[in-house]
Amino acid sequence: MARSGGGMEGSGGLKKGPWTQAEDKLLRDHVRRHGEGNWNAVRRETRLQRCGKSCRLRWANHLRPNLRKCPFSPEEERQILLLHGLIGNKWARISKHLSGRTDNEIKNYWNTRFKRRQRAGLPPYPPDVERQIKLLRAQNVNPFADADADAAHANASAGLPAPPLLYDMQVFHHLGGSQQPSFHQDGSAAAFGDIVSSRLPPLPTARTQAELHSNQFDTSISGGLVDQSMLIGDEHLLRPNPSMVKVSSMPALSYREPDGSRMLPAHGAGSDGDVSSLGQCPPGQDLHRGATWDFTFAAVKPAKRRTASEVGFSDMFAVAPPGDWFGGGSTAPSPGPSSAVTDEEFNLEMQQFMSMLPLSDEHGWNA
DNA sequence: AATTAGACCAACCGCAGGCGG
DNA sequence: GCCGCCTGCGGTTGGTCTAAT
Repeated sequence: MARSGGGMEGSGGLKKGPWTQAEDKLLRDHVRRHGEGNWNAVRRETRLQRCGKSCRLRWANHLRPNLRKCPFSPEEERQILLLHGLIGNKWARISKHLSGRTDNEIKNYWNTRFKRRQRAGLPPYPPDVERQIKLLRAQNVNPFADADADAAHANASAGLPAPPLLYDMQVFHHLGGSQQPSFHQDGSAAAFGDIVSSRLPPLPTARTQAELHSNQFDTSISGGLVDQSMLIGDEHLLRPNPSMVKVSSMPALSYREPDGSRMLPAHGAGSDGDVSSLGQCPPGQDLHRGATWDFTFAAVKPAKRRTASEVGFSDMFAVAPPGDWFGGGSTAPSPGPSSAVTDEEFNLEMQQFMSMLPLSDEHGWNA
């Protein structure tokens, strides 16, 4: 797949064209020994006759671990369309929100798709995606804006301290003791995962949490931030001040009846249709009204500290490796910018947070 | 079977920004 | 402030694959 034929030499004796297995091995070994970065050192320290740029690209697009080479799923395709509609040709930023996908891959996908639709005289986005994009724009919701600043502002107005929220939050299916994420199967799923994750409210304090059942999450403490952002995309549910979180992209939810008596599962998704179609909602009754959604947060240790705006889709849908996450959320003290997070530090902060939560074992939280 | 067009994909190029000297 | 180096990003190119003719 080279542009200029295999083995072509560029200036300075540097090789161009497709990479061989031997070259890949040299690069892999080098990264294993020295880590990523300092790509120009690769040529100095190995027999690899490739420029640093080429090494970086090869590593990023083909050799680095956790790359997914399978075709895009419908969910991923939809995410790409939506994100492109919101931020344009920012392939690197889009790719950060699709776990295991490279910017090049996404760019290729878009270009191919765009050309095809253009030839067919079709608009770049399907009508439903177009609607979602317009809705987001109309709401002035930019999932890539610096959510830290937004959250700080929202909290200041609500008389709350600025949220640290520097850990990625995942929502896990917690029914039946399962702590694996379960995802929507329909194409509309996950479209707003970024907004959810990057605009999560400040996590509950011990006081506010103590007033709630189990692991419920009182959205009133968000100063309205969650209300707006989380309800986006579910037009019929937009309310000025909902009493519970209704998250269109939740993998799976359960909810508690208004009187707090029963937990009911919302199998597979957090939408009205998903729940009522299972016959768990009495006909004609809005089961959400007055109810409180229960859901599970897991904080996944990031490679480095990130601002909320850097947390995205992929974080919502990546499956945390065993032992690398905790149920609950993080109210970790605000760290310095972009410092590394050690396992010890992360675990300690998670344990501190967990100890604040009067969580029941109803869903195997403390198992 | 040969040809062609479109799709897909890997890799290169130029540019911009960050950073240290 | 300037310069050089490094890195990352987005645009583009061109080879390969595949289905249609």
